[in-house]
Amino acid sequence: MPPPPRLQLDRFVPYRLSVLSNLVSSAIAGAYAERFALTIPEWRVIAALGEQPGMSAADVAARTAMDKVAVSRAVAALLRARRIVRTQSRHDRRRSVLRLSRAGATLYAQVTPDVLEYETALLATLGRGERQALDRLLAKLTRRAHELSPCIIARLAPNAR
Amino acid sequence: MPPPPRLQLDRFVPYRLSVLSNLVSSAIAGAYAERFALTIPEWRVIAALGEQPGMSAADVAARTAMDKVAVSRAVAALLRARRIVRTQSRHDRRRSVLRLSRAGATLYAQVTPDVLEYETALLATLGRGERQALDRLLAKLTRRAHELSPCIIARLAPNAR
DNA sequence: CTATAATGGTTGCAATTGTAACCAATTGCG
DNA sequence: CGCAATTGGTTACAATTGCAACCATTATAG
Repeated sequence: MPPPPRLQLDRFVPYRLSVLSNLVSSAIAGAYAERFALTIPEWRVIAALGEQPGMSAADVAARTAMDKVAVSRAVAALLRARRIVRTQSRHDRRRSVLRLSRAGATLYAQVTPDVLEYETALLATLGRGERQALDRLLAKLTRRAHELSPCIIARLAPNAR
Repeated sequence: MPPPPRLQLDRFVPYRLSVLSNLVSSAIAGAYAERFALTIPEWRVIAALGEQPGMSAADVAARTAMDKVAVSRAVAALLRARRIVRTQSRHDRRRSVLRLSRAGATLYAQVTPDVLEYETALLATLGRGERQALDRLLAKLTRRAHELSPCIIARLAPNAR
């Protein structure tokens, strides 16, 4: 019997990705959570609508890779706080049409520079070539992960409904 | 007044990292969650102890970047399931000494090949140079994120206790 | 030596989250 | 048309999680 393949956490890419992503996300959350009483899902909705106003909740979910329940709850909280406004689509009365309110736009304008600044600081130690490599690697790996995830589930849990 | 800097989610590295990491983590969780009734924190503890037996709960927390409460709960569940065993340190009666049980070691040996295989598949589209670049970028960014996170908190919430 | 601080670990409680079920509106198809 | 299937969105409930407080043990300062 061959020796079992060895798993070393520090060299295991999924683990390293997770650590990095958590570090970065929590640092960024620090840039708005306390100051503006904004949760991570709420900020994601704000960011999506700031970039592209008029989307429905489903659009936001697709855009931000959030669960639709999470979007629904974040939207409810943002409506309560009057940070977004909601109207109904003319053509499909199920679809909502979401936009930042005046207050929401102000918030967006206040938070955006900080998170961009964080990104700049994070990437500051990388050279031009490294940044390009990072961009390319993120794109490739994300595409690959999308291709792979259904396969894994199918192979390992063939009887899942 | 200069135009506000624009935030585009698809080009925003922290956001892309988060999406990628979530995709990868949930794909991997699929490799053991259902088959072995193992949660993500439990698997992390198993992986840490499989790699380096005899660590205390605090060691595991440091090693896996998990919260100590999460480790405590995962350890409790694993003890209940007899997948690990716990003894006490001779020199410091607070510290536990954790090891995989026979069953835990078997589990580890069953899951490890699958997660390694997933990693291999994920990286399969990358060339040799790209893999080196990825390794280097993960290391650099993680180090940088560690440096940065206290600063951000200090700067943006100077009155945090 | 003693008081205080720090560390390892657990528990209680509240907040967050995920899953599934659900309602309403729309689409597709016989 | 009319009925099943789909889509947008919300809600209920359970499971997970995070925070703070806590106990026991060990280290440190005076």
